[in-house]
Amino acid sequence: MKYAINKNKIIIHSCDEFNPKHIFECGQIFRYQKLENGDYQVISSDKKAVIHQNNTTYEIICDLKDIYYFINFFDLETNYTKIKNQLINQYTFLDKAITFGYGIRILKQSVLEVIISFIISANNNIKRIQASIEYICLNAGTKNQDFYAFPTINQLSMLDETFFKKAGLGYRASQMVQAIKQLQDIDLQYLQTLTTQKAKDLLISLSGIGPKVSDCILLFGLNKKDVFPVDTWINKVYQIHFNNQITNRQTIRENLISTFGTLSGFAQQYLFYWKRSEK
DNA sequence: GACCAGGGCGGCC
DNA sequence: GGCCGCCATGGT
Repeated sequence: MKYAINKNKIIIHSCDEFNPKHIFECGQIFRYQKLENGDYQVISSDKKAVIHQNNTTYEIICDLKDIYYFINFFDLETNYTKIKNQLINQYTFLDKAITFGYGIRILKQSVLEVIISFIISANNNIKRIQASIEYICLNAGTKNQDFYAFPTINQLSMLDETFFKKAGLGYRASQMVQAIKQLQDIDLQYLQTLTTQKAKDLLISLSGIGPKVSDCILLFGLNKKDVFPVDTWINKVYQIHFNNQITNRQTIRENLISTFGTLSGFAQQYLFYWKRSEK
């Protein structure tokens, strides 16, 4: 996608493949906020950006030193028009979902942040997930100007089950403590080098991470697109548009991946955002 | 007051 | 291996 850099701003002209509402509200990230003036603010790891609309362009505004972090974060080098065309041409029933969420981009987030966030997401709703994550950042993250960074693994390792219960994790609190303990022995850089299946096997061995949460981590944190997180919403989509006889989530996942291949992750996000918007 | 939310886990077969 | 009940919490 075409973009320009002007000091501490990234300027985006093609609004048909960049829409902050779609990008942030499609369920892939939790630390974002719509400000009173209509701008969106997002925090990733220890960095913050504000997205401002200026007539027919969007501006990503951040610290000068973070410009290239956010170019990568927003996946600006990827041509989403091409991806959307491939999806619509092959699977015409995706038309409505892609028209609805035309400006989605899959963010390249911090792996640690995605792991912790999606352990919290299990059998939970987005509002509560956001509140829990904010509590954790506010009480365990480093303050940086006017916001709190996501805690490092060392900061997380200092927290106990009582803390996470106060954060609203409920029965996931003990899982979280255990997962953090396990994570201290895992090189997240090494995780990036693994194949999708090898990385999935490793992730699923962690406490609180199963088939669905591991797919989210692979998609949002490890840039793997040959995965298809099947949650309750994708389950509904599958019953209605594919096959209402099949209910086993593992089977649904395999069928969807064999259908969409390396475009699975993209198809999943358009379908999830579209279906969830109907409520 | 049951049902649901970006499910995972342990027990049972 | 697959199936099933349970699990905190807050909102409809």
